Formats: sequence, structure tokens, C-alpha cells
Amino acid sequence: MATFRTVKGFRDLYPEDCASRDVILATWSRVARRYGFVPYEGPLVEATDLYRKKSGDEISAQLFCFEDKGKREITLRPEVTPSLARMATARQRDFRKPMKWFQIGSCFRYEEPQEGRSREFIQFNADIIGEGGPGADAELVALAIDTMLAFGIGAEDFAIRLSNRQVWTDFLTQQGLPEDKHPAFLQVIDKIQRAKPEVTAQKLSAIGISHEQVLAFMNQDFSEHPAFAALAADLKARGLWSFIKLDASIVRGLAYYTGTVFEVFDLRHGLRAVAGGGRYDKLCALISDGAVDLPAAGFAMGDVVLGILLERTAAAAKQHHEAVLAALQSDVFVIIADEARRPEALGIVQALRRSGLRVDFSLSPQKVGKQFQGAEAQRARLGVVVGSEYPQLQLKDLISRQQQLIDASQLQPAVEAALATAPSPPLIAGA
RNA sequence: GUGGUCGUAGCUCAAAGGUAGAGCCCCAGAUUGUGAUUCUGGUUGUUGCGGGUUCGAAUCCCGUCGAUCACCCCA
Repeated sequence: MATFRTVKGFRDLYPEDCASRDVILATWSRVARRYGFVPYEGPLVEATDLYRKKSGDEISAQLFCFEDKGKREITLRPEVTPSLARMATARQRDFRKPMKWFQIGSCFRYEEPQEGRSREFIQFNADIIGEGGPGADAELVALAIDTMLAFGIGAEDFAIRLSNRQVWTDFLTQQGLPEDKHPAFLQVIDKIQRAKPEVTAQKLSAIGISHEQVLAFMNQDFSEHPAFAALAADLKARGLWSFIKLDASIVRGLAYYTGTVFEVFDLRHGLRAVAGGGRYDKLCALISDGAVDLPAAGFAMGDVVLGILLERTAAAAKQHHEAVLAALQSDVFVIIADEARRPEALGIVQALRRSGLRVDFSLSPQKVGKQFQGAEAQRARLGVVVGSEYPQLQLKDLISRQQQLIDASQLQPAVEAALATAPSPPLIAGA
């Protein structure tokens, strides 16, 4: 039994876990690039005040914060949007607008871990800064949809819940609710799907709004509401409107959202939201103390809930599993059948590697059968047997099990030809 | 931070107060130049950790750490 364990809420990633994570990260990055987003990165640690300023003190309970050796209050970032706002406002003149930036990295929350919720998780963030129009909102929603589709999660598996905080702001103004009470009200709406009706009614009456009024407002048909007109026209032109479900109960938990808000949720398993985001036009001004006022919008997608959804969606699971296996397999396994020929074999290994192929071999003398087992275990596609007949070599297709005798000087082209035609290895049984 | 359930080999799990086991995995051999299957043999534990009750504790009690579920929160 190991003496040391991972710290509570943190996980080890063994090679297969890591390959799985890498496939997810690569997909995020690929789709974001397709949309013209460029990568950036902020620090993992920020001053605790950066998050207090944005979200208020009550959020500190969830912050992974501590004091450093210089007595500074610091926090492992719970999200990257404040860092982005800080970075963007600091050098906003250096970048043409709109800034379409994405980031992938770890975030931390000090919470009780359970399935779908750990203390460290990886988030994909995509944000558009300096564009206040609905086109930016549509671009982000489209990116979120295409990201899901890229994973093999289809229209029957997920949808976008979409709303606009302005709709509620107008309602509350009309009701005569002072602006300082809006956040508390929106918190209630955020929970309205999960909370018991009595609890909701009680909370609303404490604020001074009747439950019936809220329900009546929520249940109206928003499809012709002006707040969604431009966004709807844009997404319809992209052929993506069918993914959208207008839902006034979506307001997102954080205080900084100002306009369009949306989340990606699965339709089959009742999981937590896979992604969420919206427009936050006042955050840059807040972070920069009013020095820079930039409209902005963005969303974040976490790896944990997405990973669960990937596993539970058959087509996505199959695609993902294949990608993971492909990432782990090698192209060529060099088998040393005669130890006297190890020097020649090493030369072949290095030459093939230099040509860009993934090549492995046994580091110590082993029976040929063992070496083939090694090749099998890492799902190599080709075997090259170096033995006493050198400079003749056996080139074996490890899937079809056919082999040919070739001259060492012809190895490189023969390997390339074989890899170009060889099918991918069959999936492991039960995959 | 609060409450419920759980913690036994690398993994999945047996053993319900009386000597800690099975399957899988892993290693070796059958098979000294060809992968599967099969067969044979082998490694693996202070039963999460600490304390208590008992002649005797994986088992009962207390504490603690971790996992999980609910609350909470969802960036």
C-alpha cells in the first residue's frame, strides 16, 4: 500500500488517462482554431482580490486560496475570465478588435469532490473581446455547438439553453425592484429548476416579487422577443438554430453576466451543464477600475462532465476510444532476432525515428516471441525483424500477419508504403 | 463546511469475532527466429491510518484520512 496518496480532490493521470485528456484538449484546440480563435494563457495563481472584486465575498468559500510566504493572499484560479479581463485591458491597444482568444488549462475550486466535480479540472475557454454585437454571441454559440459535434455528440444528445439577462432586468425594473436586489433575484432564478417550489416562492416573497408573476413571465413564448431577434437570424443562417432552446431560467450563477447567457446541456443523462457562458460587458471596466471599457462575451467547457458524457454517448465513446488508442500506438516495432545484429538494429531504429515515425524496440535481449508480444501490446502496425540474414530484413504487417523479405536499403520506402496501405488495428474486444 | 454509505493484492471483489482468499493483470516456463488460445509455476497485503474492547479484530467501538452520495455551489 502506497504511503502517499493524491491530495483530496486531485487525480493521477496514467498514460491512458493522459491520452484521453490529450484527445479532448486537441479537439478543443482544433475547433477553436477553425473558428479563428488564437490561444493565450494566464497564470495559475492570481491575487485573491481579483476574484473577490468580481464576484463578491461569498464566492471565497469556493476559492482554493492561501497565504504565500510573503503574506500575500493568493488563489489558484477558479476560472480564467478575470485573468483574461486583466490581460486584455492591460494591453488592449496592441490587438485589433475583436480579440478572439481561447485558452485550455487547469482551474481549481475548493469544494467537496464527487463524480463530475473535482478540485482540479481542465477548462476550455473561448472569449471575444471588443465586439458588443450579437454576432459575437452567435459566433460563440456556434463554436460551442461545433465543439460538441466534433466529439461525436449529436443533436439528439445535447442542446443549448439560451436566454438573455436583459429580459429579466427589464422585468425587474418594470416591477420596481431596486438594482441592488437584482443579483439576489437572479440567484433564485438560477436555482428554480432544482429547488422546491415552496422554497423558491419563499425566497421570492422575501425579495418582494410574487412567484406567480415570475412563473407567468418565464413561461411566455420568447421566440419573437426582440432580445433574441438578431441572434436567432444569425444562427438560423448558420443552420444551427435547431440546437437552441430558449429558456428564461438560464441566467448563470455569476454576477458579471449582462446580456446573452447560454449553457450546453445533455439531453439524456441529466448531467450538470457541460459548458456555460454569456456576455459580460462590464467586467473589463470593473477589473481595470474604469480605465478600459470593452464589451466581451465567452464561454467555458470543463473536461470532467464532458468526459462523463463522452463515455455515455455510444458514438462519441467509440470515436474517442479509437483516438486514444491511435495516440498510444506506435508505427514500427523493431525485433532483434539475433543479438549480434543489435548495432544494425539500433541504426535502423534511429533512422526510422528521424524520419518521423513512432518506433520502439526491446532495450534488453529478449526472445523473439516476447518481442512480438511487446509489439502487440503497444499495437504497433509493423514489425521489422533484424536477424542473422542481415542485410535482409523481414518486414511484417502485424495486422494482416503477412511478411516480406526486403533489403535494408529499401526499408524506409517499404515502411512508408506499408503504413500508407495498412488498415488501423482492430479495436480491443468490448471497446 | 454539514449529514449518509463505503475503504481487503496493481484492478474487480470474497472472507460477518478464530491462521486473509479468488478472478483478472503482471513475471517466468512449456516454445533458443514470430504475436492468439491453452497449460504449468511465481510475485503481490502492517485489511487506508491511529487508538480502544477481546484470550483472539478485516469483522465491534472511537478518532482520522480518502472515495462516493446528498446539502451547498456551479466560473
